[in-house]
Amino acid sequence: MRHSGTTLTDVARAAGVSLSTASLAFSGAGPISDATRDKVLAAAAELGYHGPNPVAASLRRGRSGVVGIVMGAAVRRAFRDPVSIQFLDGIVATLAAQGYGTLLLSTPEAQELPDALLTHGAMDAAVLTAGALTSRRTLAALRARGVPMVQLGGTGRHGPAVRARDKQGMKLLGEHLRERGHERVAVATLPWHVEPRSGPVDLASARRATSPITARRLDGLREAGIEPVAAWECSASLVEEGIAAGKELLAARPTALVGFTDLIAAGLLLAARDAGLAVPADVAVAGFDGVDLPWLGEVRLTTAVQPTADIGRLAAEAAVTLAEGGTARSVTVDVELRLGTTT
Amino acid sequence: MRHSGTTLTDVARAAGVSLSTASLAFSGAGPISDATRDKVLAAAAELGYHGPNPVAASLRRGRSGVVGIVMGAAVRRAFRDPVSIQFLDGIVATLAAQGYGTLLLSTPEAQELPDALLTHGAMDAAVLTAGALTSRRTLAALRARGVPMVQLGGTGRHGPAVRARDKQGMKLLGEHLRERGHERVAVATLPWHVEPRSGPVDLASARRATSPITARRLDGLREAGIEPVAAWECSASLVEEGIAAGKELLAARPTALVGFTDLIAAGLLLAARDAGLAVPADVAVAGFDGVDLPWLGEVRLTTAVQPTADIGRLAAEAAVTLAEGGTARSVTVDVELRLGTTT
DNA sequence: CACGGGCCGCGAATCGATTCGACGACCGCC
DNA sequence: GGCGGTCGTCGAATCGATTCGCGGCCCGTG
Repeated sequence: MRHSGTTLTDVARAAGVSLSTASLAFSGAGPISDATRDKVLAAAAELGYHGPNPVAASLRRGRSGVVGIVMGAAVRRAFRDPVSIQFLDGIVATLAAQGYGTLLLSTPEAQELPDALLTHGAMDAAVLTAGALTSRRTLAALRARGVPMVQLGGTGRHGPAVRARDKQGMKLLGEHLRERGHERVAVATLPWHVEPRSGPVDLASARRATSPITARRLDGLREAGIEPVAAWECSASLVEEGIAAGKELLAARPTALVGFTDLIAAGLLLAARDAGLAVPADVAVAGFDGVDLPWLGEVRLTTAVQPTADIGRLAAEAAVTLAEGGTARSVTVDVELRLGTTT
Repeated sequence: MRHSGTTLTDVARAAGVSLSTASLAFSGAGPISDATRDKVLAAAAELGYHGPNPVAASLRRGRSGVVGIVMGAAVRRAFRDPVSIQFLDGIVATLAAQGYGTLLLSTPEAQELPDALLTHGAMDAAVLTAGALTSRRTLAALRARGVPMVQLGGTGRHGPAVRARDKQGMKLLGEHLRERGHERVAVATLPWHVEPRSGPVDLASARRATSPITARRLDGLREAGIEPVAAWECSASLVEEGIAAGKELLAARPTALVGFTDLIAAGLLLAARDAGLAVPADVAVAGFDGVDLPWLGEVRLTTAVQPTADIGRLAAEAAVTLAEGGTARSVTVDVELRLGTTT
């Protein structure tokens, strides 16, 4: 963006027209004769001018054609989790198709650093990702700027939310397990609170999880009439965490293992195999998300499938609507049970 | 970005100072007394003003604090491949740490649509990703705008390139296999040409691959003195492709299978297991990239490890340097052999 | 031939800041 | 007490476009 040299003024001069006419030739917003347009475009080509400076246009228009994705401090985590990647994927693809750019923003670690958002947050709308326990400062800044926000999997407090029916999904899964006659179910959950940790959870005495996803998924199981015989908190959605959880949970002699994500469930499955148990004969395994796990080979995990691509798309569409001055409502999408070979 | 209402002018008026002084209070670039600054900041807080409008600042400064990542038409692909995700991860994290935002750009499918780049490409530098056979128009636009470019894994034709020593990596891998006494090596490659396909490759008659990565990796194997007994082209870096390739390649009775990526190699491994072959006793398997494959369980894949995080970081650093007017040189990073349990 | 209406091109204001030279006040020193 | 030097503040120009109202010209019509 350093001074590219030729500006629209130069082009106008070269074409022998006024600045305003030259602008019209590019934007097409207004009456202009073909002859004049061609003249301007020819002059532009001559000078190597490739269209109006986006920054200047944004300033004047008051819109930048960019939607920000606010990832909080969790950039790295977001890129390691297949589900958030699928969200991102859906968002970026949809935005691109609508002619919008995507600005990835993370709140810097150091609190007092100039927030990137404040420095170059030229966006027409923002998508707040779930993992990001977005800082109050960030939210305040966005709000003050008048940037409309869409929340991914959140509460909808800061704007319309797009989320999956987590509870319903887990309920379906739980009912399925009960139908199969499983009474002793052990769960490997996602983190319960802001500070993630790995370790056992005593369900009888535990306070309700403050992390909404964990709370909702557990609620779903319970609504299906399942009270887990053992629970293990995984600090993240990782196969390794699932393996570790599985090793511990199997001590409770469960007939079914439920992972709060497919990666965790895959870990549970590997742990069960390692322990010499046959799946599903000796122990059933189920997950949540519906991510692709081609490496399980012939085995297909029973899981509650979130339509991740749709969620991303819906979030992007809502963001675009808001960016263009419209209004959008929260959407909750259904989660579907996909029966595999593990239950 | 729709008119947020309060501007720096309002703040200045409320604080009883001039516009220029108010600007100084925020930018800190220039002499200003503490008292005045506090007065301005207080007035700003009062009015709910959260810092200067980034677009206006960008226009004036001539820099936007944003680095674009150009993904060509391959957005979706980029989000499905763990290696490019790791690149992205490294880039985004580094840029964020330096106070830069990251703009994800994809050339739209439809050729004649207004290129997002042209419409809102407010960036100080761009990183061209490898997969993206970036359209000439995009390149021309960037060049004309004077946006400096860094190439990821490219040829360095459009700017400094950051790449891995692919050939050396494959050579190390090949030498390792030869030391182990493997003479019959079969390979599952990445796509050879712009148009990816899945299918057998007749190495004897095949033209050199036009895809640089494929060509360089194959060269590496050959430099190690390995002339594959069979080759299969995979259309993408996917486990499924590797499985399919494995099924076919095993017909040639190889003693070792080399996948051009770890995902492909993982597929080869699964295919070998499926065929009832023990790894590495009956057939050895090796890959390239060094991605995390926790689901292989105890098995660790022998592979040539690219320092993906470093590559991302270096690309981002080069981009920042260029953005700030400096110059950067191409960097080629070493690939390391990591011995696993599969050879 | 005169008048009304389109069509097109032009001027000028504006978006919201940054930045630099100029200027005023205040201090200290001789 | 006067003068030079700082420190801080202010004005004004500028970044590169968009947009809207105005007006000239040409054509058709009465």
